[in-house]
Amino acid sequence: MRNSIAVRRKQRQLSQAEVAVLTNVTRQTINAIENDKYDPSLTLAFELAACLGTTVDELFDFRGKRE
Amino acid sequence: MRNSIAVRRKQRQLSQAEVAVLTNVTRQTINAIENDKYDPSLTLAFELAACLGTTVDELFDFRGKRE
DNA sequence: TGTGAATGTAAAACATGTTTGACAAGGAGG
DNA sequence: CCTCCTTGTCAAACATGTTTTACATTCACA
Repeated sequence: MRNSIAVRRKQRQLSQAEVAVLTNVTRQTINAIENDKYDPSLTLAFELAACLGTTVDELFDFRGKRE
Repeated sequence: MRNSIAVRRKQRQLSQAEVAVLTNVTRQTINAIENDKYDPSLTLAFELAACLGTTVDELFDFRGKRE
């Protein structure tokens, strides 16, 4: 699922590694999610939203997603 | 993570089985999530919110959750 | 009574998310 | 040039979410 993590992260001048620490996951996890390798867990989604000063609904772009 | 799925589901007079069909998962999955056995995936969280006419942020009760 | 609808639960298999450790490449600045 | 920081990536192990099959309980109601 697409998201605006990279954009918002850069606006706040944070590295992937810093966001990782703030959200209690590894840098690889943040990198994978920014590059759409997989979706975060619901908990991580909430932590990311909090960390980037937004909401889950705004941070992630859910499109009915019929594949 | 706590949520208001059961309440909102009943307001709409839907059974767990009906919500399951609407969100493309099994009845057991809906039951487990309502009873806090585990958290849904981010995708399922969005589908549940859509199905129940609300948002992910309103449907789930995220509390910084330090355990 | 008894039948069907709704819910709770459980184990095994399977799918997806996360960590660990490691390596490569680009840019900024000494 | 050298070094550090940042980002991308990969494979194996591990953790969590989901399905399948199956059974038990309760409630409403014929």
